[in-house]
Amino acid sequence: MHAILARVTTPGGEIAEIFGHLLRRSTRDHLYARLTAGLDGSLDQATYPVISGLARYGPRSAAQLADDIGLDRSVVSRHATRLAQAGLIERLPDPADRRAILLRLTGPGQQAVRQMRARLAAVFDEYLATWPPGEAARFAASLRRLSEEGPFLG
Amino acid sequence: MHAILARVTTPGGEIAEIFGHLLRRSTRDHLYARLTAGLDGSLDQATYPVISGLARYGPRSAAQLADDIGLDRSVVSRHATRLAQAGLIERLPDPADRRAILLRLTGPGQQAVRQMRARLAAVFDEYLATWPPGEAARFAASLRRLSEEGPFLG
DNA sequence: TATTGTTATACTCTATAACTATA
DNA sequence: TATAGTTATAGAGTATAACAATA
Repeated sequence: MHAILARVTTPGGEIAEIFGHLLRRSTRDHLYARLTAGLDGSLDQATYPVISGLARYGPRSAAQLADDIGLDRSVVSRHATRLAQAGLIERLPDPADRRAILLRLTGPGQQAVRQMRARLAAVFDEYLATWPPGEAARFAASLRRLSEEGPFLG
Repeated sequence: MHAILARVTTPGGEIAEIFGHLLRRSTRDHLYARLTAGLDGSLDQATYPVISGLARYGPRSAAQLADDIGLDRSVVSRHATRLAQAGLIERLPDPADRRAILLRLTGPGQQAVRQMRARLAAVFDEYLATWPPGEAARFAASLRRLSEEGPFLG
C-alpha cells in the first residue's frame, strides 16, 4: 500500500529528485575519480575546486579564492600547499598588499586543468552524440540558465 | 596572459563545468539546509539519502539499501538508528531471513519525506515559471534521460 | 562458508580559533 | 581595528575491520 511514495511529477519535482541523486556521495566520488584518474596525486575531490577556481577566476589570494569557491581560507591554504608541492600552482607576493599571497597556476597546473576539463567534456559529448540534433545544446543552455539564476544554485 | 583558462565550449564542456559547480560543498549544504529547515533534527544531509531511499524503493534491509544508495551498510545502520529514535522509520524482522531487519517508513516518516519533496519541488517550480512555456518540461525530460543513461550518473 | 546488523576504529575533509604580519 | 596567511584543534561523515547470529 504505502511502501513507496509517489513522486512529485511537476518539472520542479523531477529536477529536484534528480539533483538529489547527483549530489549523492557515490555519484560525486565516481565523477571525481574519473576526472583525476592517472593525473598527479595531489589532484582529487578536495583540491579540484581550488585549482579549478584559479583556472576560472585567475590568480587570487587564498581569502579571495575561498570566498569564490565557498570554502574557508584555512582549507584553501592547506590545499594550496599540496598543489604547490606538486608544482601545479605557485605562491607569489601580491604587489598591491604585502599581507596577501597570490596563488597562480604554473604551466603544468594549466595543463592539468586542461586535461581534466577536456576529459570530462569528452565523456559527456560522446554520450550526448546519441541525442537528437540540437537537444544537447538546448539542454546545456537551460542548465546554465538554471545554475546562474535558479534557487540556491547561483 | 593565460591568467584564465578558456572553457570547453561544447555542450558536454558546458554541462561538465556546471556539474562541477553543483557538486561544490557549499551548494550541497545550501540545498540540504533548505530541504530540511524546520523539520525533525534527525533529518540532515547524512540521513536524507537513507529516508529518501526507503521512500523511493520501499522497505529494505540495511544491506540492500546501502547498495541502492551507495553507502556502506554500517553507515546506513547508524543513520537508521537516528531516524528510528526520531520515530521516522521503524525496524521490523524480515520474515524471509532472520538475519535481516527491514527498515520501513512510519507515518511521520512518510509525511516528512512528502514535505521535503514538496518543498524542494515548489522552490524549483516557482523559479521555472519564469521560463518560456514548455522549456522546463523539456529540460526536466533531458535531465532525467541524462541521469539514467549518461556517464557515471546512472 | 557467506551474509546480516552492529559497533569500534581510523581516515578524510571542513570549520573554528588562535597566532603573527601587514593595512 | 581589520584582514592576510597559516597552523592546531575539533567536528561531521564515511569506510574498514571485527564481532555474534543466521543462511
